[in-house]
Amino acid sequence: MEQKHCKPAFERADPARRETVLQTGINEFSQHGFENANINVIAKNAGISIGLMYKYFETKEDLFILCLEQAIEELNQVIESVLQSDDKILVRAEKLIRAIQQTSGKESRYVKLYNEITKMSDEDKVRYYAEKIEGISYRAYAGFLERAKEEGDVRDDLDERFFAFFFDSLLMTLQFSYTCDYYRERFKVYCGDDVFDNDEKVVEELLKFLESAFTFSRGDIQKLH
Amino acid sequence: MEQKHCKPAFERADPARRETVLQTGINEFSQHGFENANINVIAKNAGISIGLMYKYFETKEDLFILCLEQAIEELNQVIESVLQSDDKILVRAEKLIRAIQQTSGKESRYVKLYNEITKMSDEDKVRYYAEKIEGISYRAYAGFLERAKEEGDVRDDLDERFFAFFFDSLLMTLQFSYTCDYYRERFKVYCGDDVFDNDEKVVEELLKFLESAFTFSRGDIQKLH
Amino acid sequence: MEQKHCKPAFERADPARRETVLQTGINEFSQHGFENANINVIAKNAGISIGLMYKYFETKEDLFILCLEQAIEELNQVIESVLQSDDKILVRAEKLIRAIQQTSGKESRYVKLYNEITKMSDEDKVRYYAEKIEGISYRAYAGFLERAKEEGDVRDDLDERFFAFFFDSLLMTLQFSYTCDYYRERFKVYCGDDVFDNDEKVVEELLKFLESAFTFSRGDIQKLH
Amino acid sequence: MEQKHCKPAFERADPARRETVLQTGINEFSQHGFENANINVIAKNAGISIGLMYKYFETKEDLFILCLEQAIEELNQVIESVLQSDDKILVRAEKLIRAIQQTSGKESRYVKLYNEITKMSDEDKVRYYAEKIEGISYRAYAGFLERAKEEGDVRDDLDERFFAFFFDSLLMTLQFSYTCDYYRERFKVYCGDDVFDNDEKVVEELLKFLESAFTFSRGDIQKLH
DNA sequence: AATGAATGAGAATTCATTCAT
DNA sequence: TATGAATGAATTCTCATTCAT
Repeated sequence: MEQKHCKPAFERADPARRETVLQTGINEFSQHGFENANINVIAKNAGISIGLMYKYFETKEDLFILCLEQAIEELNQVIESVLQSDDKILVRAEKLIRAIQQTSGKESRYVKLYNEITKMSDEDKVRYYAEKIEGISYRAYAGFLERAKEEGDVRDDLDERFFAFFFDSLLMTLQFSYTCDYYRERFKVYCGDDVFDNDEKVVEELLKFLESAFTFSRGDIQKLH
Repeated sequence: MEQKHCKPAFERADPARRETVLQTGINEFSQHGFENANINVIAKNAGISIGLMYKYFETKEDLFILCLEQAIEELNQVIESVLQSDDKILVRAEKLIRAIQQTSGKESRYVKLYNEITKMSDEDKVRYYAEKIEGISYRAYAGFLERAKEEGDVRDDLDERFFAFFFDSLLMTLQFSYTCDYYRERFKVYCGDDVFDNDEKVVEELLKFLESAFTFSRGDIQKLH
Repeated sequence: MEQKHCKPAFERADPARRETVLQTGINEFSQHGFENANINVIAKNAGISIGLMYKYFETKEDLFILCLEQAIEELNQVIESVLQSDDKILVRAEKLIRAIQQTSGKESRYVKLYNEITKMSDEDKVRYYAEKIEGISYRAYAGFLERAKEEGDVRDDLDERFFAFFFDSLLMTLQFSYTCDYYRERFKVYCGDDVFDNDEKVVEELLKFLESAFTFSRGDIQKLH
Repeated sequence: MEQKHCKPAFERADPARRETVLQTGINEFSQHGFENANINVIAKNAGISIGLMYKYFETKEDLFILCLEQAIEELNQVIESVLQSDDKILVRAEKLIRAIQQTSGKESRYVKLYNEITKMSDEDKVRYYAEKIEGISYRAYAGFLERAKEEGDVRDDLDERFFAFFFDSLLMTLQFSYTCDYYRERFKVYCGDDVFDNDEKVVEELLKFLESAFTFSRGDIQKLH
């Protein structure tokens, strides 16, 4: 792993062209999945010949992986821009939720691509991409969770790693719920056909859920009763 | 939707054969995904001719769907057997978590199949399956959540539907983390390479997280500070 | 090596069909060489679909190899039928030469196929086929050379193995000269544009050459002078 | 035929570059054969652009042919340098055999190229190249055979042309046996796995074979018995 | 009911050659 | 002269599906 996934010719190519190729690839892959995406179609839609496509990429898989990496990078930037200001933890959570709700069509393709690798089973690739992708959000969350703990915004009887895991799991699921067809329907089954008309409600409920999970220790529970 | 996904011949066939065909299908589909599964291979492994396979099923997709329904049914039975006794909510949660951790090879194939439909995008099918599959757990959770609320085991300022959604999201993610390669790696990134050696810790942390989320209302928070 | 080069389906196929497929293959491969032969064309000319072709053979190369083996077998039968009677060595040589001259169109395709493997460079395959093919003629020649030596028809100061090698080299070259375009022209360059009109002359000259090579020892040379 | 096989631009090019291009071509063609050689790779390895390559040569085939001619020329020089001194015929034969045994890596590429045209079937080209290539050795051999006959070193009942043909056939086969993979294995089948460790034996046996073939007439045979 | 031979459209990939710069 | 980006026809191989028996 950790190789380059395009040939030098692609790096030399005009940036606009690179962008077109990757975006076209992301389109196809997110619409049809890896297997059903047709690289000849991608070439045609990107306005280049199939021969040139193969001058740029060794295989269909390499193109897919580069599209994926592009998607990761852009998603990452979204997260970073959301998290950059120095907010309290619940404010950050709220910002993330709202960012997810405003996921544009462009970003939703990235999420679909992400959902696509979820099925990969090649051991090395899976490990490589899991670390690459999940590492980003893990570090982002781990950072502010630790600070929150120090500052007393979060109870101290929790294991930050697990906490980050549960936190991310909820956000990831929400992310899918706003982008992938199946998860959308699942969301509706649970929360009603009109969830998507009621973003505020979603924010509120999730924050409520998180807040108490963040705040209370076992000790508090005993105290309270 | 809501059509039958096999021809009459399959219903007339010997139950043992039906079982073999479906289990073989589940094997292949969960191993290779829908696209890469080969129906001719499934027929061979099931010990019947490809011709007969097409006497049983209109298309490869129909076979897949029937395998999926079989998987759903069996998964459902697992959930029901776990939830049948009349436990308090946290005990139920614990039982579910432990059931997920003990997911056998057989069941893990079902989970992979489930992960597979997650990518479907045919509108009608997606709706049909989301309702079918998610409806099961939704009703299961909704039922006991409501009771828990009535009995005061759960705070009363929450919307049960959302609550069930967050609850299921955490369990679903955990389920994937114990079965699908990518999610396994993600789990390790967050919680350490040895998470899979430490089932108790996982149970404990998740219960801790859930308990406070279940228990405390906003009012409590104000009281506490 | 030493694997089977066709799938079971080919063995089950109708013998007439098998024959057609192999002969069509031999045609194409001998006309265009391995690289330029087109397996889709072979299928079409053999009157079967390309799909079926791949039910019969794993790869284009496997088909080629089976064609080759078929050719070897048939060539071998020609040699054996020529050599079966119990002749003196020069009579055998003469029969072989005449057989080569009468090489039919059918057999000439086999020779071209043989010339084709001559360029192979995959170590294992080369060894396997060299042993398989050359072993046949080697054993055929070695057998009767040994007998000839014992019976005094051939001088005793020679190493039979080398002798067989030189003998076969001359016959092989002659074989090519009667079948492969380039070697035909080479033959004409050396022996005149009309060599092919004068089979008797060829027989006579080669026998003359062989006879003295067979007959005289170094001792004889000294005696003579 | 007898056209030029490069464009004027190639003739105007720097001699060092010409040399590089041809040697690189010879490398590729002898390693992979005509079909599998990649002209874009040849250009890259020769350090020029593919565009320039096509300024130099009309087609891939033309490049091949020029490489071939270069190879012929160099092989020819080897033969000539071996044959230039005024030796008796068996001494010449010995020198040729030893030259073949010492074929360097460079020359072996020429031989492989030669083996490659052996499969050509375009009538005109075949004739042209057969005459060009075989003419060289034919004239070389014919010349000294004639002299040998006049001087009584060779029996007089033979047809020099056929004699030259048989002589060259033996040497050509030996040449292939020292360079082409398949023929190497064939050599081992006939003469033992260790032939290549025993050059002297090879020289001796072939000379023995040739000597008697050269020396004795039918008349001698009758005399002797 | 059951077989499995047969089909052929479709997809990934290669590479000789062209052409704008 | 020199470049190398660009082309696209051609080829191998796969597999869902059909159909004669």
